[in-house]
Formats: sequence, C-alpha cells, structure tokens
Amino acid sequence: MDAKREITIYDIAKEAGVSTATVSRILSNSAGVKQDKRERVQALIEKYNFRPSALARGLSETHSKVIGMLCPDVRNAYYANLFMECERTAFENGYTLVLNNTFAQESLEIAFMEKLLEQRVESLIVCGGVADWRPLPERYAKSLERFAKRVPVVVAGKLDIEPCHQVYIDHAQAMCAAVRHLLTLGHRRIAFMHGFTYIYQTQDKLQAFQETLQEYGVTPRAEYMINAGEFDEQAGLLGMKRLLCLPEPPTAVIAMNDLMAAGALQAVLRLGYAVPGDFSIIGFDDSIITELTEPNLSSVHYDYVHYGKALIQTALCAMNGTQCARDQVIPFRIAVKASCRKIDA
Amino acid sequence: MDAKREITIYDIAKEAGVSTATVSRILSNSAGVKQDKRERVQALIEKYNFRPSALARGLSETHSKVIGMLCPDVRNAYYANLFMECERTAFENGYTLVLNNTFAQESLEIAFMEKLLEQRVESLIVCGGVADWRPLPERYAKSLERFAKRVPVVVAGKLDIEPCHQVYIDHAQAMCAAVRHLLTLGHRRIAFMHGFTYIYQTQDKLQAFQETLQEYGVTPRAEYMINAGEFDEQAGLLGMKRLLCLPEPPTAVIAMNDLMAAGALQAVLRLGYAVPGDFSIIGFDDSIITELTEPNLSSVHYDYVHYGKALIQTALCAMNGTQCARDQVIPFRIAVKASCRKIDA
DNA sequence: TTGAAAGCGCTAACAC
DNA sequence: GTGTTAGCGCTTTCAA
Repeated sequence: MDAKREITIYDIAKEAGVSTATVSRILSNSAGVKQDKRERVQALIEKYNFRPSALARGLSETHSKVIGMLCPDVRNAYYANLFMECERTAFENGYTLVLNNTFAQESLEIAFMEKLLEQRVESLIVCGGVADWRPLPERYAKSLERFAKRVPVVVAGKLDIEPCHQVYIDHAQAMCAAVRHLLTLGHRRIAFMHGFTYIYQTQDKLQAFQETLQEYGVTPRAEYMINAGEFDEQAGLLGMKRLLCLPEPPTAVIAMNDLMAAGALQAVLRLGYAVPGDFSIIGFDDSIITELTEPNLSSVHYDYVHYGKALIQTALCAMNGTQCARDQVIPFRIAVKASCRKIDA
Repeated sequence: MDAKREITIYDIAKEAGVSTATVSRILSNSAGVKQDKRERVQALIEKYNFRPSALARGLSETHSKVIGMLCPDVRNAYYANLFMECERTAFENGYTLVLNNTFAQESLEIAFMEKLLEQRVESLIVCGGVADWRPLPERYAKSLERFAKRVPVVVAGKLDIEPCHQVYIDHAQAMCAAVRHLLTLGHRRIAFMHGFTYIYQTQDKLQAFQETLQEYGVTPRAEYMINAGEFDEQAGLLGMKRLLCLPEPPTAVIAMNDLMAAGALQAVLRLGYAVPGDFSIIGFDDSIITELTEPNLSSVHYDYVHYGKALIQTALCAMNGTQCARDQVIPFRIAVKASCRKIDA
C-alpha cells in the first residue's frame, strides 16, 4: 500500500502514446483534442483511477484552490451553521474550505494562520475568536494585517483592520429589535444577560439595550444587566438564578445567545416557575437549540445561507480583484417561538 | 495585493548570499549550518514574513501532511465532537485535517473522496454517512475500496471492507446497558424509538434491545419499537406522541440519539406529563443537548477524546506502516442525569 | 559546512 | 491538433 508510487500524467501519456500536454488538456477539458486520443486517454484514466495531483497543479498554476476558515469551536451551532454554508458555496465554486478550531486562543489562532499561509490558501474567513476582542491584542492585529497583505481576509464580524472585508450582523439593531419585541408584549422589567464584556458584541448589545429602553421611557436598571462570565448554558443558568433572587425580578430576559437562553430557561423551571407564564426569555442565533427546549425559544434569527454565501462570495470577489463592498450587513429578524408572552402592563 | 509574487526560498537565498539548500536546511532545522548563516537567513525570513509553500514541499517530499475526513453534517454535535478531537491530535502530529460535509448523499461523498484523493491526503477518516447503510451501495463500496488501496482509510463505525480500519462503538452492548439501566430502575414497559432501519446502528440496537429484554424475561412488544423515520428532534417528538397514544404506553423510552430524546421530552411535556415523573427517557451520544433540556437527559456516553485520538492514531500508524489493530472498540458508559427515575414494579 | 542540480507532477507558452 | 519545454518552489542526493 505504501511503496507504490502514485501514477502520474507521464504514465498516462506514455501508455496512450501522446504527450503530457495532451493529457493535461483532456484533464482540464479544453477543446482541440482529437476524439480518438481523448478516448484513449480517458480509458487509461479510468483504468488506473488516475487523479491529478492538486499539489502539482497548485504549484504550477500558483493557486491552491483552497480557502481557510478560523472559528473558535464548531461544536457551537452558530459556527457550525456558518461553516456548512460556507463550505457549500466554496465547493460550488471549485474551492475547498479548510476549517480550524482555535478555541479563541490567541496563540492557536496565530499558529493556524501561519499554517494556512503555508498552505497557500487564497483567502481567509475569520469567524469570531480573538477578532471579537476589544481592544484587539496587538500581536493578533499584526498577524492578521500581515496575512491580509498577502491574501484577502474577510471577517464574519466587525474588525477595523484596513484591508479586511467585513460581513456582520448589526448587533445593536438586533438588540433593539429584541427589546422592542418585549416592550410590545408589555414587558417593562427587562433584563439582559451577557458574557465577558471584552467581546465587542457584548459591548454593542449592552449599549443598544440601554439606549432602546431609554428611548421608550424605561430606565435601565443596573441589576438587570448581568455579566455571567462565559457564554454557555451554565453561565445562563447561574445568571438567571441571580436575577430570580432579586427583590423585584425582571419579567423578561434577553440572553446573549441561545445557549445562555437555554440555561436561563432551566433555572426558571428548576425553581418551579413557568416560561413564558412567569418569565419570558429570548436568545440570539436561532440555532437548533431553540427547537430542543420546551418551550421552544424565541430568538433573533440570521439567514445563515445568505451569511455563508456572502462570506465566500466576498472572498471570491476579493480574490479575483473584482470590486466589492468592504462592509456588508446580514439582515436578521425575530423568530417568534414559544418562550415569550404578552403581559398586562 | 494580487500582482505581487509570493516570496520564495530563492529570494531568501539570494539576499542572504547562500544556496537554497542552506535555506531549506534552516527551515527544517537540520543541523550542520554555521551560526552566522543561520542568523542571516532567519532575519530575512522574519523580514519578509516568509513561509515555505506547503504545495511545493508536498510535491517534493511526496506527502501532503493532510488527512481527510468525511461526515454527514458537523451541525450534529456527535460529529462536531469527533471532528474537534481528531483535529486536535492531527495538529499535534503536524497534520492538517480537512473536513467535508456530505449530507449522507452518496454522490457527494464520492465527489468529496475524489477531491481528497487529488489533494493527496495521506489518510481518510470516514464518519457515518453512506458507510452506515446496510446493505452498502455497491458503487460506494467500490469507491471506498479503491480509495483504501491508495491510502489508509479508517472508519468511525463498522464497515467490512477489507483494507479499512475500524474504530467503533459497540451499539449492541451500549443498548444492552441502557436497557439494563432502565430495568434496574424498575421499568418493564420500555420502548425504543429509532430512525431508518437501513442504518446498521439501528439494526444492531434493535436486535440488542429485544434480546436484552428477553434475557430478563420481558417480552418485547411490537408497538414499543417505533421507526420515526429521521433521526432528529422532530421525529422524536412525533414518535413519542405515537407512544403516548398507546392504550398502554411505555414507562420508559430509549431514543436512538439525544436529538430524538429531546424531541420525545418535548412531546411528553406538551401533553402535560412529567419527566421523569411519568416517563423516563434516555438517549445516546451524551452530547451538549443533554445539558440544554430540563430535566437534563440521561444518555449513553462515549469518550470523545479517546475516540478522536484512536481515529487519528490509527491513521498515523497505518500511514507509516506500523502494525496496528484493524478493529478497535470505544468504551461507553451510562451518563446518569435527571431524565430517568426508579419506579415501583 | 555548503552548493549545484536533479527531481516532485502538473500547466502553459510556443513551435510545428 | 499536438508535442517540447520551461517553469512553479521546495527537498535532497552528491560533490566539493
């Protein structure tokens, strides 16, 4: 299995009695090859199950036909969705998408970037991770900047590094919509449960949360804005417990994402309360998680198909030098499910 | 950004006044290069942020340092877990893992296999998808067999294609454990909700389910073995509804996976019953899903770290010709959470 | 310790 | 239409 050399274009050419150029032409399906030769070569290709080496081809054509992608953790449904959709469009365009999980560790992100650079990816898609931190670590910014000088990088999120393209969700607007949704349902005591504040999304949402409330004449209360630390279900559960202990608990809570919303839901149920009977909950991402809990969670929905497509298409454009917008905003909408109810004011 | 040629080893060699061989030696950190040259070259590498082309290197060394992986859908937590762990060990060993989502579509799987072949992956990890079908589609078997003739393929599951290695869970034993767990809790009316029966896991579990019950003097009932079609939460929900309509519903149900278990849980709750008060539910995979529902779902747990490591290590062994077991079984255990309770017989 | 040069497998001028 | 040949960027003998 090991000793045997891979069969090459030379072998095929020789046995078919043609030149390698002819075989190459047939491989790339270019016109101008006599039918008989074409058939003879095809037969040989079948016979030996010959597949041209992408390495050699890439070296020769000086392009790898691969796009790199960085995300903190595909186990997170949000990134899994993005990856899927990106892979789909990349594949449709003849590209391979190589994904790396960075766990939002700066050194790992940089290490993967170096590796992707060596692999001569023709573009890089950065989803979350250190790119979301504010302020941005200097070393990271430098790395990304250097990367962007060689091949286009498009960020799924906001990132003001000059040469990077950005495709993102307007979290402020999204938060605004979520708040309004709850206000419309009659809620006035609304809480926002977030995670670490060094993530720009947290900052944007936090600000929009307060502004929107004020806009509608509701004074934001400090005890209703809680930092749960992490962004997972455990944090959501703990955070919600804290809210429930308040002398005057909120009637509705907005969670930073579905994972935290699911945790919040558990906290409520465990204490014997009902959702949406006693408390309304809404999350962000509208991932599969919203369909797994009872009740199903209302959530801010993004069009992942569109999102993924935009990411890759932007990369494609940038790669072939076509003019394309440096910024793109992905629309969202409130996916109303069963976790929020109308209350009497 | 586009016109500029990538900097090469020649550029470095020239500017440093050494040969490319010397630069190459420095890149691979081989001994026997004078300190001064080494430093000069290093400086240049830094200066230009030079990264050797993996394409050229792969072509020259005739190995790509990449391993391919096929799975139906990373949005499924089970595959996401596997991928993560595989990526980790692959990376630790200097390999890149390229994942493709095949949606369990035969033609897509084959298309991706061809593509990976072209990329000269040094090994292939196949997780689920068409490989789980029984009988195995002939065209697929042929493709896989041809692939395996070139590079080692290791399957995360059972697959009796001669040259493939297998790392899998003993689903029969796992089912047996799940049944015994419920029997021990006093349940006698136990149901099993599965999906399509053309998946070998379904067949194995179904058989073990019946055998184990019989072994313990419980006669399996046809109406307690339901085929819900798909393997998702919707199927679980519908299937559970059917069970609840039975004149004599089961007191416990085993779901094919956590997704279906979550669906079953919803069905129970929506009809006003309690879990585990009125019904006990247990799933398979022990994915994050089990932590998102209330109550948390008991589930059959696999050690994903071990699983992923075994997959890659097997590939690594096979690649360098080291002797290694063709079959490996991954241990499991029952992760007891809150969805099953003891009942009086 | 170092360099020259021959590949690795493919593509794309360029010539016929 | 088809073949010759010069790269693509790196590694690795083989000599020096």
